[in-house]
Amino acid sequence: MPPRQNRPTINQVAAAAGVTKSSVSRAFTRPEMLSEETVRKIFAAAEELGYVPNHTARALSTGRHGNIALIVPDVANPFFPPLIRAAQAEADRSDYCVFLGNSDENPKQEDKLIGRFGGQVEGFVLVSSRLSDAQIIEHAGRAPLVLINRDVPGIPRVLIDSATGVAQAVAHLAELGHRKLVYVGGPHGSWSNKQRRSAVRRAARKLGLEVVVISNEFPAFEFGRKVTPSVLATGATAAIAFDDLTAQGMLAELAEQGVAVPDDFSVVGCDDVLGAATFPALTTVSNRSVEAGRAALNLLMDMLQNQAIRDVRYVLDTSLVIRKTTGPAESALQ
Amino acid sequence: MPPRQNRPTINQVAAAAGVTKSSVSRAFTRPEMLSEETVRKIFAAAEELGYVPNHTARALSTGRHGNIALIVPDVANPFFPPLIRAAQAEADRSDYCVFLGNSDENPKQEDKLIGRFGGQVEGFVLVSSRLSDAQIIEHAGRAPLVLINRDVPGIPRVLIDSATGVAQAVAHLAELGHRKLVYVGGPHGSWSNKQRRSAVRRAARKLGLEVVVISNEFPAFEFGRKVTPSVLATGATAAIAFDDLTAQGMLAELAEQGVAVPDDFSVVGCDDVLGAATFPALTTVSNRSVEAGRAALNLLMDMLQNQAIRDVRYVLDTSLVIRKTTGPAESALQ
DNA sequence: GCTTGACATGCAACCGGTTGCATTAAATAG
DNA sequence: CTATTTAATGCAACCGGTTGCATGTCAAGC
Repeated sequence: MPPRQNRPTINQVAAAAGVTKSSVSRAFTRPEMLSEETVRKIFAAAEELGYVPNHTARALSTGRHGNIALIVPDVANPFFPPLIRAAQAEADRSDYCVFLGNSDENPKQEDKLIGRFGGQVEGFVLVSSRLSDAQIIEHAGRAPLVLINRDVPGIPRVLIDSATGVAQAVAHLAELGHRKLVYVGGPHGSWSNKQRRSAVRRAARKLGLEVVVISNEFPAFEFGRKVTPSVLATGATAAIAFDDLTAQGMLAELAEQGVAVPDDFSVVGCDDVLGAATFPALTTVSNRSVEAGRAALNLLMDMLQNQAIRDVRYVLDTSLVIRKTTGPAESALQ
Repeated sequence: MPPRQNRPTINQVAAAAGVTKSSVSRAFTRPEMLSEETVRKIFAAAEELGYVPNHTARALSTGRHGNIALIVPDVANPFFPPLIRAAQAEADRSDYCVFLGNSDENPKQEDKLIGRFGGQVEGFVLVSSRLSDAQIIEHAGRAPLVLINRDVPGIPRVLIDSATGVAQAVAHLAELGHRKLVYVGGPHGSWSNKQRRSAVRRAARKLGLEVVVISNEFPAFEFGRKVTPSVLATGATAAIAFDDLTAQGMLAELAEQGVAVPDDFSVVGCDDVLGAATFPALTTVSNRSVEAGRAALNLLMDMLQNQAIRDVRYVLDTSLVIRKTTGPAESALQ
């Protein structure tokens, strides 16, 4: 095993190049201050020794770490990975490293993570944060912070407006003749959930449909299955789920129970994370998480450059993607 | 906006508590060295001022950053998120922060990321690394490093042995009467791909089946669609895909072309990332990525404790999950 | 030929902690 | 009651860079 952990320091390079460490430091940060020859000499010595500036030491004296933190409720929820990837790529373009945190839908955990990261990051992106407004405002006061899918006035935020798509979904179901539908909700603290729920209610009221709301905490396939009997028990003929995973779980349970989709019952998902991979292919609301990740990172980078914090509210709207899980109400269960 | 960035330092706490900074430092790191009363005094002062130790400064003097880096080829590939989540949770238990890197299946990018992270992490986990053995060995010499799904002797590694499951898949197809099958490959540098390919070949030889191998670089739904015509052109009656995503793409394209699965053609995936969500539900090889993530992190934590590096080769084996995309060859296309 | 700048480099303090050793006070031993 | 431990705390160097200011050099300006 080769020797480990003894990277050369600025002092060794300085000695090798016959200059002081100030010059070495400048050669790497502001070479225009030095004569070309000195810079050349220093680079040669650095190369020779395999010198790489120590990130930590630099961060300590400059206060700039070149790191940001991205916190999501659940990495394994397919909504997030594309967003994470987009954010990551964007950070990379500015030579930033990304800490990833998984809050497990838990405000305590989220707070703990922010504390752990704080002090080694220049800024935060909180996705679908489960923290209270007050907590978010407090953290935003300590470090640049951008929200995704959380609407706190004064804090820069990127919102995927699923309300537009959800309203279209309700209209679509109304057109198909459905009169009563269930909204199968998501996590309590979720802004997206509130937004979707109220969009369903609003659209339904306008169109004269009846709505029943059923809640749950951890959006996932399994929950979709468990909740299905209560959904059917309402006597509704269609359901709009908080997300595709929940919808998928419902689809599986409906199939199990011999309820045909869309003939007997219509299902609409949200976020289009499964594409056309379910059977029947899921009617759902489109998702713009990649753009959201990118936009949030740009916003954050912007804040890090000119530390003026503008009250940005960047909204991405969505639309209904009609596939095969919605059909006429005539034939549906009554 | 509240004042930003002026966190109290150890000196201010020291002044407030009427002690020196050494004592404050010790109160947080080795309180047993101090009298109970002093510790109490210091904690009170720290609490009062809202003091939090500066991670960066601490890392600089101790060399321990409390960070690790996890690098994957593609965050958005559904194989990885559960693994990431498991690794994350495990890191969390030891109060470690996780940098996430996305190499885009690109060795250059992977190398760049390792460089960027190096110096602020104590160790690396490389998942399905696309680097050369030599590069991996070099990096492993500089910092503790654990591999997942990459088999380099001398480097601690966790391997998901899909060979067992793949062999079962071939046997299953043989039993169904198939005589010729296609292996639809994955990325060139991928250990898993090599392993699966040779497992297919070996099992096929043993059972007297004919195998055609078709390759691709970026495993994904789209590729699965694109490759399907060439797969059909071989005249084979079944295919085993490098991963579920590729298989899913094939399923979509087969449906499009009116080829019935499993009546006309059988498809087997690998990694079971989609569960039963495809239609028909995909026959695939089980996946143990959660355990792999957990195991890799435990290994790494172990290496960080007692820096002895043992040559660990931890193998998790897999099995075939039979669902609905495989059927008898009799009725298949000829 | 002496002053004035501009430019290149060095000096030393600083970022915010940690830690080996020295110092002091209190406790125990002889 | 003095000698010796032992426990608690302080001192100062160190981790590896960055940066404001001082210094020195050389060329142009008058």
